[in-house]
Amino acid sequence: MPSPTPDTPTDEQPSRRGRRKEARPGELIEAALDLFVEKGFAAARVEEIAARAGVSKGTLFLYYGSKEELFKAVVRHSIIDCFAEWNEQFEAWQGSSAELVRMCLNAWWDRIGTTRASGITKLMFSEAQNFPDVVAFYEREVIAPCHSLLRRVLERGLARGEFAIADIDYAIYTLVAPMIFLVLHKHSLGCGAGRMPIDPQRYIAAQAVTLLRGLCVRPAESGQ
Amino acid sequence: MPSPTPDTPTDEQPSRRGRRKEARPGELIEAALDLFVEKGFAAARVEEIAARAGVSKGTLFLYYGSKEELFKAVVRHSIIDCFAEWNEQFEAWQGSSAELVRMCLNAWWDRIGTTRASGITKLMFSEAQNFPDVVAFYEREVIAPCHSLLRRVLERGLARGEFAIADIDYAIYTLVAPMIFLVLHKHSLGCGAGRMPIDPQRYIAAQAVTLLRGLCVRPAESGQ
Amino acid sequence: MPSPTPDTPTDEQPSRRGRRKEARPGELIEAALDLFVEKGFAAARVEEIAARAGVSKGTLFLYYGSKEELFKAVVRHSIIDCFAEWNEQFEAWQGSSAELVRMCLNAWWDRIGTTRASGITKLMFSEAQNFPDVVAFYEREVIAPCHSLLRRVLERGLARGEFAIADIDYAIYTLVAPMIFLVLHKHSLGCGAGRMPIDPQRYIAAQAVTLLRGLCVRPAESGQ
Amino acid sequence: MPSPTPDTPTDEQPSRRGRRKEARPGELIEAALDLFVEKGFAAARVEEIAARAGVSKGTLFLYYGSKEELFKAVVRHSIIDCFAEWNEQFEAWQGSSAELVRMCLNAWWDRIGTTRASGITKLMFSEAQNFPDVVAFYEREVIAPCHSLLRRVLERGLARGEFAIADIDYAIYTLVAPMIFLVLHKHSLGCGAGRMPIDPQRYIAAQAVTLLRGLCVRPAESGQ
DNA sequence: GATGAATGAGGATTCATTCAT
DNA sequence: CATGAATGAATCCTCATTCAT
Repeated sequence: MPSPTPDTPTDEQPSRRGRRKEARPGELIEAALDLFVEKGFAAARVEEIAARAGVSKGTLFLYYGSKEELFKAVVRHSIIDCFAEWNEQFEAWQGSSAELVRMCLNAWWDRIGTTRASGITKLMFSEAQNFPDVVAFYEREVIAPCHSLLRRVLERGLARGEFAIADIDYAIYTLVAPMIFLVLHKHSLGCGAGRMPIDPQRYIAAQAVTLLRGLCVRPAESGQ
Repeated sequence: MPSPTPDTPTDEQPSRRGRRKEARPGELIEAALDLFVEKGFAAARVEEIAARAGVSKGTLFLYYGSKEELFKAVVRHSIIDCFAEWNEQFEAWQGSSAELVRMCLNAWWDRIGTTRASGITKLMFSEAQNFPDVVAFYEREVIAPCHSLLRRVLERGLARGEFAIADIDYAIYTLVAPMIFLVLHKHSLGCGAGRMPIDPQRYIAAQAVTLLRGLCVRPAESGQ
Repeated sequence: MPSPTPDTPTDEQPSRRGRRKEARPGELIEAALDLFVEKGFAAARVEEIAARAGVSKGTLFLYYGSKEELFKAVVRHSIIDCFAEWNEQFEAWQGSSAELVRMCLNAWWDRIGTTRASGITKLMFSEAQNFPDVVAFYEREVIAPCHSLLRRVLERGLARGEFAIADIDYAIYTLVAPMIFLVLHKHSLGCGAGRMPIDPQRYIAAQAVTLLRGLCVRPAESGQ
Repeated sequence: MPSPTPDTPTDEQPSRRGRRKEARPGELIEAALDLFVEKGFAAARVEEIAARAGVSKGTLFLYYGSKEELFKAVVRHSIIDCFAEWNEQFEAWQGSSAELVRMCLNAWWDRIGTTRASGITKLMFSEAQNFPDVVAFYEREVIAPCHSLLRRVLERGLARGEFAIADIDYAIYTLVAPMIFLVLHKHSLGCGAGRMPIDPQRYIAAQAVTLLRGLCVRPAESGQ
């Protein structure tokens, strides 16, 4: 790079003390996600979000024009796009479909449930009515790919004679509901002032046992 | 004018004749529940609640000292105490435990899911962090009795050799999670601007099939 | 009136202490007019307007949804509609057209210049660029009728052989400009921290002398 | 690249070549004058002023310590000091006083009315109450010299038997008012969203005709 | 009791000003 | 010098709550 200018304006060094334009959006998103999930959109105060991100009120509005715009950015940028990876894992999967299902449930928890991004799920359920267009985005980017993947998992089990499923459309919810419940619980009844925690591993194990016994054809039961 | 109410100014619905003050608290609770569920506690405005209940803003505060007190009253009075009845039904149950489980799921939907009271579930998940003491009340009055009943249902199946359950504490969630998901969905993604509805009957049927196949010991499978 | 109710809700007694819904809008308009004229739209603070009207900040927004809406109401309700009356006076006028012009200038000052409403003129000149639609309203309701009347005054003088006017369209400004200047001066350089006052009577007299000598045909000059 | 300026990043107008810091203050003054006139002091944003001057917000404060200081500098540097020149022209004037008046009106328009400096007049009328000390400066530097000159013009006409004037102090406003009105109109009702324009030449001609007929003694009328 | 006008603390948003780079 | 990210005081506006009628 022969450029003599010592300060390249396009790629900022993230280590600079105080002024970190590059890092701010992400920090704000994280702080906002935390507080929106914790208190809900309306009850979360922008000043508190800014404070948690380590900046002042005004700085927040430098990056996001309004609280609502921030909210939308939170949803847009906090959703974890792991479906490409999951699809690959699905394609490459050699084992039984029961193991595939078990892998999916565990991966769901490990890659979403344990991360900050899991709060988005609660946000969607809590604020759906107040942000219909955000829900539409979420449906397109998260729900649809997720259902699509799960459908293929179930179809694989069917095709290989492993699963016995009557209503495949709604059988998808058989996998979805337990995980959504777990994530929602984690962000509501399961936290706060020392409330009713659920042990995720034990929960998933219990669900998987029943679920797979329920899905698999009889000979397969010995396989568990 | 035989109407005994002296204040029926101009724009009163004639169908709600002679509405008197004894009915007010209940009407306010209903209106508040609707709006809290729809928009969340913070975003719901007391003026709108009062208007939906057909009274003025001032009147609301005559019955409930504050918005928060109203919220607590909503939770307190909108929870349906059907556990006494369910316990009786459980005691008197003569059929199989699988049928008992199926009855429970259907009753859950019929007596809670389809009623306005189902909103309380969403409220608990959405507002748990903002109202820890309300959650404590809800835990005591609803969650605990519910889990207790479901535990007895599962234990009955175990005792009678109908069910095969390893972890009974977490097996309860096997019944809870699908129903909570259904109810939460109904009040969030499932409603509003034409969003992803779930057919409850079909949903419950699909869940029940898998669930009971999963819970029951092998010979019981022919019972489905 | 056989009505037994002591408080007729439609027509409020203006004497009631504290709650005077009927009087509020007018009081707010007056206070707002004063402050908008004094400081301009942007520099006037709604809290100060409310305080000057003797109410709190919140009350202002009970009557006018926003500062801008208040501004528009100020213009709409503070313009003095004296053109009907002036037109009548014009129709009934028996004297010379020179006297008619002199009467118009004096009436302008007496009925507009000395009143609070004269501030609207300053507002229009100061804020025209920020409120184009308000200007359009003002043009329609004030400027057009005013010009129309003055044109008829000048045409009367022409028709009666009293005035000698080449360009009647712009001769109107001959009457308009001095009065607008006087009013604008009164609300800006003429007031405040003891600034350059102009004696209205003397100003109008001096303008009228020159103006009428300038407008009248030569023989008329002796008439002054 | 022979350009000596090291900072000509990307979006610089190539026509304004080699803009250097000496030019900055003037460019800022021009930009500020435009925006103050257009929107008023309070509604004009320093960022927009800086942008219009082609510099950053921070740079503006390098030259002017505050928005108010900038405003004062705008007034101080944008007033056109043409009175020395006008006084010379007055001293050297050989023609009739009527022609002298006509020359004054036209010069006013040509040298002030058509220039950016005319906005100062609007600023003074709009912001007088908010900046009393600026008004005092303006009075001393502009209004007083202007009135002084006009007084001498009128006195010349009187002394030469050309004018007939009763109240010379207020006769000055006979010349001032039409020009101030024209300038104020140009910057408010006369511009913006296609509003009521006035043709300056025609306006001045019409005013001059009437004015001079009004000021001149009878024999002078043939001189027009 | 019921009303709804009035209140004012609270929260979102703006923007002049600062200052590290 | 110039920049523009950051600040926070100031301001508009909301809405739960009060209270005179």
